[in-house]
Order: sequence, then structure tokens, then C-alpha cells
Amino acid sequence: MPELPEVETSRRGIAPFLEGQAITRIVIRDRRLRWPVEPGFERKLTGTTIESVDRRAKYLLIRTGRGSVILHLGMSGHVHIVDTGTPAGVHDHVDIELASGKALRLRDPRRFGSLHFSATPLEHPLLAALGPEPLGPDFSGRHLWERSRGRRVAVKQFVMTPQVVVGVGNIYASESLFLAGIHPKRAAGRIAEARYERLADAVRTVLKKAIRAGGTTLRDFYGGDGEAGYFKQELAVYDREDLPCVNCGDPVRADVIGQRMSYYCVRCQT
DNA sequence: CGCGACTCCTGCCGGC
DNA sequence: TGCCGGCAGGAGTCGC
Repeated sequence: MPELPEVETSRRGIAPFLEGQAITRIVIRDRRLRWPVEPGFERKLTGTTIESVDRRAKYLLIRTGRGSVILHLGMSGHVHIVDTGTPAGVHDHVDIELASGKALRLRDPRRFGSLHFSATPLEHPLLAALGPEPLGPDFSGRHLWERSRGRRVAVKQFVMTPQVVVGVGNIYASESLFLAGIHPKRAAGRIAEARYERLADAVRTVLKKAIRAGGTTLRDFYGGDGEAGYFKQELAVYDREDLPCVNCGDPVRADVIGQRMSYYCVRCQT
């Protein structure tokens, strides 16, 4: 669920409920996330007022007068707005209760997500070394080309590295490489700058499209329907093993690259 | 430093 | 129908 588009969709969904609200109480039912939630987390935030909800990479940043909540949803995390006092499910680990009577609730069955507090979140060790935002001004084919010189890893793994560029997860790596016509196993250091320009364009195109589809997901999300994937219909290769390539009709291949399942067209991607 | 393997955890799906 | 193995949209960490 939490690809960059879904995190961005969540941000847009929750921000109106949070901004300007005082935090009245924080309830943590299970501190065992990817890293244990630090003692004193609640104390540092209770009584402060939320100024904005931002996003950096796949991290949500809830900014308050005293510092920021740094929230990562991992593989299975969701945030949603509930009325304070709504009974919590087994995997509803954290509530941030607001003066309005609403609460931000974090649900994360696999507990791969994380929750931190920092006065200077962009300098936090988890965020300090991150690469550029794919939809921001610092991301380009030139950037990918420069960073990939001398690298022998498969380009798919390269483009999924958060220190290279953030927000390109397993789905969008496959989709972007298909759109750019680049074979996912090709060594990152052996791809010309012009092809990286095409890849950068493809990443931007795919992510923007997914964010638009994510807007639709949001309604389902709040309706408690889960994220019945409307953007799933738009996927060209991901999860389409043996189905015809939308471009040439050859069967889509599925293959493990760097311990992650990958999908591509042998004829269209070189 | 780069790279590949491993790790955390639960839910769900397909196959038998 | 029920059980079981395998796999899942992330990414830090470790050993070489």
C-alpha cells in the first residue's frame, strides 16, 4: 500500500483534520514497531499544536511548535481519522488524539513502520542521506547517470535505492523501466545519459499518474473499503506474468532481481 | 565502499 | 473445507 503516491494521498487526506489542532493525548498500545517508539514520545508532543503535515520520501512529517513526528508506514501501515474513543483493532498501535475530538490512528499489522520525534526532522539519520524527490527540481536523468557511474548493480535495484532517488518502490521500478524501454537487469553503470533521461521522465509520468489514481483510493480508504486498486488496472507489467505485453503482445516475464519480484518485456526492454 | 543476503512481522492466497 | 508454504507495495544492517 504505501508507495509514494499512497503516502502522498494519505497526507492530503489527513492534513485538514490535523492542521491547527492541539494534541490532547497520545495513546501507544504497542511500541514494538521497526524500532521501539522512544520513551517520552508522548510527553514531548502532548499539548503542542500541529502546524502542518508534510512528506519527505515515504515519511510523513507532522510538524508542531516543538518538533515533528516522523512516521513511516513500512509495508503494511495505514493512517486514518477516527472519533476519539472508537474501539481499537488488534493492529491499531497508536492514536494521536486532537482537541477536535478526532484522532489520527496508525494501523500496521506487520509493524515494519516506524515512529520518531525530532526537533529537526530533515537532519534525522533516517532522512539526512535521502536522495532527491522524484517530482522535485533536483531529480533528472543527469542525476541518475552521474550517480550510476561505476555501479554494477541491476538498474532496477539502483533506482529503488532511497539514497539515489526516493519513492520508487517495487511496482513503480518495474513500470518505469518498462515505459523507458530499459531491461531491469542491465548494469546501472552501463546505461547512457540519454536513456537515463527517458527513465527519469518515465518515473515522473508513472508516479504522477499513480497519485491521481491514489485520489480515488482515498475515498475507499476512508470508507473502510481498503484500497481496491483502481491504479492496478493501469499497470503495464507489474503482476502480469505471462499476460501479453501491452506494447508487443509477447508474454510478460517475472523474475527475481535483488530478492524482489520484477516484471518486464524481453522484447520491448533492452 | 559496493554488493548481496538477511532481517523484522502478520495476513492472505493458491495448491493440495 | 482446512492446512501449509510461500510470498507481499520497505529498507536498514551485516559480512565479505
